[in-house]
Amino acid sequence: MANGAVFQKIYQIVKQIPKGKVTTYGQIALLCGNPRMSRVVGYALHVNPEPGVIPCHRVVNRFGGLSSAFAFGGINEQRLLLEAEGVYVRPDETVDLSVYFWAGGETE
DNA sequence: TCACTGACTCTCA
DNA sequence: CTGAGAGCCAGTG
Repeated sequence: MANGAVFQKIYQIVKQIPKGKVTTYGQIALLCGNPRMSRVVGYALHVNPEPGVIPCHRVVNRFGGLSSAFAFGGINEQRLLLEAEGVYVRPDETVDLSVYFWAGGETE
């Protein structure tokens, strides 16, 4: 039952996202080794075993749009957290990936 | 063990 | 150009 080898990897990557930066599910999936794992990435954050430790609010879809089902308290909290870190979030709950996109590896 | 679900992504009409 | 559908992987029931 799900040792969560991939999940653990996803969690580790998400925790490596520097403050004021965001990344996409597809990017995380790519870092895990499979670009098609994007769905699994979302599911991994969905279970979110350690909220507060795993900055799910820094994870968005490929368009930069925030997720609908958030584990911290709601899309509203996610937007506030991003703005608090210096990330400008549009009224549509979308961030500028051209500025805040994190490719991974380059932690602060 | 098998089948279904899912916070995504891509391609075709 | 816009909309809808199928595909993919891993985890849970």
